[in-house]
Amino acid sequence: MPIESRRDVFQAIADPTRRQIIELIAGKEMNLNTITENFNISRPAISQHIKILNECGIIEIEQIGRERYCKIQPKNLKIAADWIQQYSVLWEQKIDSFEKYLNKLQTKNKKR
Amino acid sequence: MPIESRRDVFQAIADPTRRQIIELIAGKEMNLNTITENFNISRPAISQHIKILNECGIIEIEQIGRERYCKIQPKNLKIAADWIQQYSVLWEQKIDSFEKYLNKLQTKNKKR
DNA sequence: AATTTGCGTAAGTAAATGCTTACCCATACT
DNA sequence: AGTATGGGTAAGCATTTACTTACGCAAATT
Repeated sequence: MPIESRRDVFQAIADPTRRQIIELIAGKEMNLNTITENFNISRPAISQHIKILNECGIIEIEQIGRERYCKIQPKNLKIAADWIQQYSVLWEQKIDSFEKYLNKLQTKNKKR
Repeated sequence: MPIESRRDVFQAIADPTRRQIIELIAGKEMNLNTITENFNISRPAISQHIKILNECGIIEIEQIGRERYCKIQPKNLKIAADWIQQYSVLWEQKIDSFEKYLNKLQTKNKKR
């Protein structure tokens, strides 16, 4: 499997450093070195995270002179949000009704 | 870093197979072999995925005789949902107001 | 023109991931 | 009692991940 196709939003936000980067630039766009100052890892490491976030469409990069400003592009972040949100029915007050729904399904197939 | 502490909800849902397992058992709880029938990978592989999902608190396992029924326990799934949901302001109609918010932050620090 | 600054990229590495096969142990069935 | 079924776990393996250092290059500064 090519490396490109393995990269999706879910994998992108799986890494805690990348989530921190998202949190950091959500409030204010930043260039790469400024982002790096907020972490204890090397600039190339941050650069690689930025590349991944960019390839997944989570951040946009605007080059100004020699600086690259990163800002959030939420389109693809929404994909992950939508997937999880499917299950919001499970943790909201609708839990009771979901259990009824489950039971109904389970009595159809008389398993267990 | 011990293996346990690296495992969180985000990492759990990063794997496409694990997301499919979640989708599969969301509608109806299933034992391990039934889950396995829905995939092209071996039973031990599924067993390991189930273990991870269980350790992250995404699924509950109820043992009945020799069978183990897996069902979704959404508490921790909500953690991921909440994190992403912070940024929903970025993709909903509130984008304009968020940009104003951004500009306000950026004029405070007169960078760039 | 020379140096500094911002940043990409390559190569190397240790650790983690996702799978496999092999084996084992209970519970259920005959 | 013997066999079949459900499923955990270990060992091994290839690949991926998240870093590092080293290097190079273009834009900015002096």
